[in-house]
Amino acid sequence: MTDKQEKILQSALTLFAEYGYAATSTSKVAKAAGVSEGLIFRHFENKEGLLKAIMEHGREVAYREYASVLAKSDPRAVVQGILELPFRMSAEHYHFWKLIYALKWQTETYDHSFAAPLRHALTDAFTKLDYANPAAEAEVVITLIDGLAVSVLLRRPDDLDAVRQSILTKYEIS
Amino acid sequence: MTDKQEKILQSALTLFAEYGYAATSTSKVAKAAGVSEGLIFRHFENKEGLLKAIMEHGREVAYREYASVLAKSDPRAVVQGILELPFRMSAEHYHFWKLIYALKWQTETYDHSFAAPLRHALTDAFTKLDYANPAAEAEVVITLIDGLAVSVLLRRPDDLDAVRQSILTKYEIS
DNA sequence: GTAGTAAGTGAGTAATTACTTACAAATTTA
DNA sequence: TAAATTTGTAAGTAATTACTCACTTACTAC
Repeated sequence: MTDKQEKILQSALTLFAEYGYAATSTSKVAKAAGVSEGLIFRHFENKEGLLKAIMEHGREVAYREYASVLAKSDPRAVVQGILELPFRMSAEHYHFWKLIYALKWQTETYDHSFAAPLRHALTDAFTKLDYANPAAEAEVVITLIDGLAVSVLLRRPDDLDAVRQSILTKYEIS
Repeated sequence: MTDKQEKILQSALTLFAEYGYAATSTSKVAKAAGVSEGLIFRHFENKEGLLKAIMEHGREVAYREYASVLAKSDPRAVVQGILELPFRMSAEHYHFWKLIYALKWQTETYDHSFAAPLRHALTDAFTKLDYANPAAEAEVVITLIDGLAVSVLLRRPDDLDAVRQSILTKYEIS
């Protein structure tokens, strides 16, 4: 991984997340990265390859973030940990998650794989907690996560902590 | 409103929702509508004007859908009505809502105005229901709605009714 | 130190983009 | 019915698109 290769990935991620994949030309990416346009195609074959590389790297980062949460033995801690993921989102991953959520609406390709491990862990946790319908409850939490991501990534409501509290109360956590 | 004018709007809505605004060219819209490309610019001035026309018409439809729900006097009925909006989404409005949610991530222009009346009615309802933090609780419901919209518009989980039940229970409705 | 490979450039390409313009047909108004 | 306006088209436009190609530069191995 060259310096310029990383610069291309970083610039592309920012531009794709900010303006959308389709609305961002390879020429703009090259300009932002301070690189000749041809280099993008040398390293990533085509525009879609560039996107793929971004997503692959992003998945590794995401799964690493999941790991500590999913490892907990207390099922309540798992649910809490997952519900709090959107609130804990670091600034450095902001663009990546924005891109993920924006791309959902254009391609189904990269969506499922990110939620799958969470859905599985949640079903497991709610089973242990004797919920009547663990699968449905897991789906509700995933739904909440999706809603929270929209909220945090684009709206940033003023009293985010009150929202968090209100949600955790519903699951009898804290 | 000419026949061809309506055909353009309908084709543009479908294509914008399916492939994204930026990825849909005016030439594709014209072809899908069975119309010369120039006619789009005659009627809507430019591509953005076409989008504006779609959104204006969509807002009227949305507000009409809100009306019956927001008019209820029982605050519990208001909360339930709003929470069930995503489940009641008609097939004919599917493309419109998909476009709204997809555009959120590219422009902030058309987002707020659609949620505002709901947020206001919810804060009102939760105040009447003596919730500790009505504004935060309203925010939670909006968050849920956003998540549900993502779910219904792109994932269609198999047991949607169990999800609905599970959510309504948390608000002591049904 | 020279051969081979990888990294990087800049000037191309044909196709597509949003949009214009000159003109014809249909419709409305007088 | 004649004039005026609106609706519609076809063939343009310059700019931008993703991508290629011929080439140079930098690094690695023997």
